[in-house]
Amino acid sequence: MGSLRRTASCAEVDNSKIGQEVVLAGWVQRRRDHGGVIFVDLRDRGSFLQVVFRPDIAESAHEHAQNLRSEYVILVKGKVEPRSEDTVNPNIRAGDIELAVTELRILNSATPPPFAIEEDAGVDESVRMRHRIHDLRRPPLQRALRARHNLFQAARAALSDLDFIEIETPILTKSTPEGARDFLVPSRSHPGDFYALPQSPQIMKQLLMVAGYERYFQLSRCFRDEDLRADRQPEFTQIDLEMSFVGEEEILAVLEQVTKRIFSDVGGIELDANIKRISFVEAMDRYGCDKPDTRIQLELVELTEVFRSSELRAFRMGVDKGGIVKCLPIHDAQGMSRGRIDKLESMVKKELGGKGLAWVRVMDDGEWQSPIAKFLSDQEKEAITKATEARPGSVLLFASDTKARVNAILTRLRTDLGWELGRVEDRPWDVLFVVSFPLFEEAEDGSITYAHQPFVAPVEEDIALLETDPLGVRATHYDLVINGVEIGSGSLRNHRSDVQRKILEILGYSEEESRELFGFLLDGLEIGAPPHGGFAFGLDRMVMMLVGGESLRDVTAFPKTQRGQDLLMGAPSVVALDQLEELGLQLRPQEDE
RNA sequence: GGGCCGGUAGUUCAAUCGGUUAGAGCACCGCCCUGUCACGGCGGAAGUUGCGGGUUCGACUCCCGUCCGGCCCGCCA
Repeated sequence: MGSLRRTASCAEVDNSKIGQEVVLAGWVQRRRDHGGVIFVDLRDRGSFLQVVFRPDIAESAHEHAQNLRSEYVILVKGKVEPRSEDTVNPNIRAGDIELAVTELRILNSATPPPFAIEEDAGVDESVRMRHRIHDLRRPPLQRALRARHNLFQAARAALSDLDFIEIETPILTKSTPEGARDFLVPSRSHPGDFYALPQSPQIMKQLLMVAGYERYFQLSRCFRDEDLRADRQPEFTQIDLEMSFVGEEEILAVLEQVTKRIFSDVGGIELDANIKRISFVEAMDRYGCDKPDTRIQLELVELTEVFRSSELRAFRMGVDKGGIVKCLPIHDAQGMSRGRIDKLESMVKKELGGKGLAWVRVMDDGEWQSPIAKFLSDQEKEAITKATEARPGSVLLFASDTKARVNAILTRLRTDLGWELGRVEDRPWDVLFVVSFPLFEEAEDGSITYAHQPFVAPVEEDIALLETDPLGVRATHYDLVINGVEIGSGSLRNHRSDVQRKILEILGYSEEESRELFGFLLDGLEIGAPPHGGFAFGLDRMVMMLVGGESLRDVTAFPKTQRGQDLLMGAPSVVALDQLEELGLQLRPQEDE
């Protein structure tokens, strides 16, 4: 580089700089060599500019420019000049000017890139992952990481303004049995013992409340060793917050402000004044899931009672066994072919574990075309018609199974068909709080388990129900749902140790186990714990929504593949035997069968 | 753990029913070119068809296994 230093970025060079001498630095986006004159599109962070090498201006720079190739790193000095009228390119930024180079310094050469560094590289994602650095040079990831930064800043500013303070909590922490599988870190000084990476800073932030910090936040890394999805990475970032001496309303008010600030600062989007609320029960009834996209206009209808004594044995027996029947009515669905319905049925069976998909098509004359019609009494047909508002042109899709599976099947059909058939309200954002979740739910083996996590406080007037009807206890839990994606969740926590102990007892922990596993929290609750509660936003998912990404990999600098590998670094990887020895570890031979 | 889709040159794709030497665009390399901006012209190089096995006179193609990428179910408070 010598003594020459960059004096401007490409973005700063416009026709107000005509006549001035500037020094630019960046990468060769493209070279167009005309023999006598050579054009190079110079790219730097966020912009680019055409620079031109002419032998009549600088013989030696022109000579050197012949050696330039894509992605070479260069420094150029020259004069900003207007382009002649016939060479102006109105399709690009600064297409009316160019830099006439007087001096070229090649700072570094580069091997040819595996794909074009352009808006749309048009290559397979595995190629992009393997060459992540090149991919990171492309505009989509540049924008995403910029948006991510803006989101960090917006969150920090919003919470700081609300008097929250940022406190770090440990990454090396203790394994606790609840929730996801932990990532473990072996301890060298305590052979056989392990740290765990935090799934979230949940207990730590509660202890900070006990310690009197009153308003905490952290942009915290979280780790969960579970199978991945497009919207799930093994490590991710949360905007984690907790506050004392508040109830649900005060927390929701904070969340509303933070959410709006983020949307406004990052996406330039002004959300409605008040975020809509819907109860868990209503969400499940109408949409079949606890994170509905309410822009989709299709809704489910409960029909269990209709089939309680039906001749349709498949349904009646399901109901006898405690299952339910629900229907997804789709009106004006003449365009939905039999073939499409068959495809839906096979999807339901294969992907969702359903037994089948019963359906009815109401013909123009009101007749029911349906594999189940012959089992239905007129009375039942009438009840179904009334409940679903079926009319000629309607297609009714039925699911009969356990409550969970019925809802899973129909919510999937509702989403897929809603988009496919265009039954979606024309507004870009659907933001809502889902509230009044149950505290507990029944596990498959009939035992009682927590619905979200074991520290959620029950609604105050339901505390008495802990003794008599735990499954009926409402929680102070709330989720933020945007466009059908769970963006975050939170609750009030148990600040009374007797309530917390009772809940752990209901969850099946003995007194000893509770003390062993959560003793430091239970102790904390006995040294003057204030009422407190909080929330955690999934930062990655928010960025993904705001930049319109398809997966978290689109908004993460160095993401993992679906099988948890970093293809760039090659992690995870084997380690040296003496490293294992030092940790007191020994690998078990792989069993092959 | 399970279902589905995919894997051919650096890259994006093609290759008829299993049949000649696996082709093409872009990228790359060389030469030419003073106004391009996806520059252009001429020429060239580039392949363990993911890997292993099988069937066959013959396999990119069919079969089995396996690895890798993706989407989903389970799982993930």
